[in-house]
Amino acid sequence: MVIATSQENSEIQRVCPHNQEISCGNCRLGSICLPIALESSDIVKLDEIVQRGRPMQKGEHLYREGDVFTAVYAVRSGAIKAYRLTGDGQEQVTGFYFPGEIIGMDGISKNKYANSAKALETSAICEIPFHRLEELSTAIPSMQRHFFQLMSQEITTDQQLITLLSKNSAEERIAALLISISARNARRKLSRTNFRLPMSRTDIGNFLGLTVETVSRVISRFNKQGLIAVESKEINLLDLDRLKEIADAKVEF
Amino acid sequence: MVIATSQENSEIQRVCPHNQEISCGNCRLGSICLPIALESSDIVKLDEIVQRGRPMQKGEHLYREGDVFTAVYAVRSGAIKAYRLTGDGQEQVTGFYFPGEIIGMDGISKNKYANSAKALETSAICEIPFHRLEELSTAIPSMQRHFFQLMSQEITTDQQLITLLSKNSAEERIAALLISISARNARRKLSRTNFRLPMSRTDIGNFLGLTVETVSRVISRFNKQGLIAVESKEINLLDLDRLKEIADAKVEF
DNA sequence: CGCCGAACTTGATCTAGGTCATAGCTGGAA
DNA sequence: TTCCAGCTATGACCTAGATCAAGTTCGGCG
Repeated sequence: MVIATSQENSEIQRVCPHNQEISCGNCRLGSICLPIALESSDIVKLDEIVQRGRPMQKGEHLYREGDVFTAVYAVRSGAIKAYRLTGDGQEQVTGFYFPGEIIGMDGISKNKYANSAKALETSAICEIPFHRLEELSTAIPSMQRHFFQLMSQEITTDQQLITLLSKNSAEERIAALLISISARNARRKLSRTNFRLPMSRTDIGNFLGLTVETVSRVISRFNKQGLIAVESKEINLLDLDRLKEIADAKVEF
Repeated sequence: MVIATSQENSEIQRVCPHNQEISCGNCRLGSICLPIALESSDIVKLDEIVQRGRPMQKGEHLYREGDVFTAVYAVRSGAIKAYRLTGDGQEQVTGFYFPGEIIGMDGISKNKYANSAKALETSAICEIPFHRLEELSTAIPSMQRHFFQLMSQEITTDQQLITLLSKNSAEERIAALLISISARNARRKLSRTNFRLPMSRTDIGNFLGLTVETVSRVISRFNKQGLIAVESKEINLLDLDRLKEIADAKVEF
C-alpha cells in the first residue's frame, strides 16, 4: 500500500518518520495512548519501533478482515471505524476509534485481522509492529502490563456494547453513543458538548444494531426535545445530564 | 507438543480435586488451555504457580463484579457463567465457560473484575495468580504470546456475539449457541451432538438478548421440526448441518 | 456554479419478539 | 415421600422498531 512518505500534503504534520519533532515523548496523546507510566528511557525505545507518518484519506483501509496480522495501530488524528462483514454481506461495525486509541488487537489470536479498519476522515496513524512490541513487552514489564490492560479494556468495552445491544432501546443506545463520544472527547481535552460526528447515520445504525431510519428518527426526536442541537454531522449536546440518564448504563466504549 | 503422558484418553477423568497427580503437564486439557506450545521445562514453571483443587458447588461465585482482580481462572471441569448487572439490576450474561477455557481477563484493565463468575454446576477450577503469570510471561516469551492470543480471542468472540445480537433473529441466535457448544465439546473430544445444557433457559435468554419465553418457543419449534431432541436440559442435535445453516455466521464464541 | 449520487428525513404499514397470564414440571430439602 | 420454589411451556395480545416508499439535502466534482 502506497501511503507516501514524501508527499505529506497535510499542512499540519509533514511527518518524516525520523522527524524528531514527533515522538511518543512529546505526543500530547501520550497519557491515553501506549506510553502511559513508562520511564522516559523506555519511551525512547518505544519511539524507535513506532512507524509514524501514515496519513490516510477518508475511505482508505488501514487493513482488511483476513489480512495477515503484523501490527497494531494508534490513531493520532482523525477517526477510524472497525467492521466485519456477516455471511450475507451486511456490515457490522464493531467500533469507532479516536485519537489516542489503539486498534487491531483482534488480529493477534489467529494472526489475521478479524475486522477491517477504514478511515472515516483524513487520519494520521502510528503503526506499531507487533513482533517488536512483543520484544519490548518482554524487556519492559510495565509495557507488558500496559498492553495487557489495553486488551482487557477492549474486552470490557465490547461487553458493554453487548449489554447495550441486548437490553437497551433505540433511544438508550443512541444516547449512550453520544455520551461515549463526549467522554472520549473530554479525555482529549476537547469539548464535551460540541463536536462533529465523523461517521454516517448508517454507520451508527450498523454499530448500534438499528436501521438508518430509526437512527434518524431518534436524533430528530432528541433535537425536538431540546436534548441536542444537530445540523447534519455537527452536534451540540444541550442536556448532558438528561442524556446520561437516558443512557443510564454508564457506558464508556 | 506432548501432553499425553500415561492415563490419557481415559474417557472421564476420575479427578479428585486434591489429587497431587494433577498438573498442567498431565492435564488432558493442556492443548486447549494455557500450556499450549510450551517446553516441558516451562510447563513445570507454570505448574508451580497454578493453584489447583478449588472445587465449587453449583451457584457458588468464583468472584464478583467489582472484586479486586488477583487471578485468572481455568475451568477444569463443570461450567461457569460470567455476567454483569445492568443499572436497573437486570442480568447480562457475557459468556459461558467450559473446561479448558480461561475466565477473568476482563479484570486486568481496572484491576477489578468487570463481571461476576458463578458455577452452573459443580466445577473444578485452576487459579492462576496474575502477578505470577505476568512474571512468567516476561521470562517465557511463548507464554506471553499465548496469553496475548487468549485475550485477543476473547475480543473476537465478544465481537461475534455483538454481530449475533445486532443482526440475527431468535432462531439464528439459538442455533448459533447450540453449534458453539457442540464445537467446544468436540474440541474436548466429547460428543458433538449429545450433551447436557448446564445453563437455564433464562440464562440462555440473558446471553442471547431474548426473553425466556422466546427461548422456550424456539427450542420447542426446533424440537417439533426434528432439528433437535430435547428433554429438559438434555439435548441431542439431530440435524447439525441444518442448524449450521440457520446459524450461518460460523460462530465459535 | 450546477449536477448527481449518496446520505438523510419523514410518513405509513407490518411483524418478530416482548409482555402478561396460566399451568405443568422438576428437583432438592426435610 | 411430600412439598415448594423456581424452572419450563404455551397461548393471547401489544408495541418498538423494521420495512417500504417518497421526498429533501448534502457534498464532491466537472
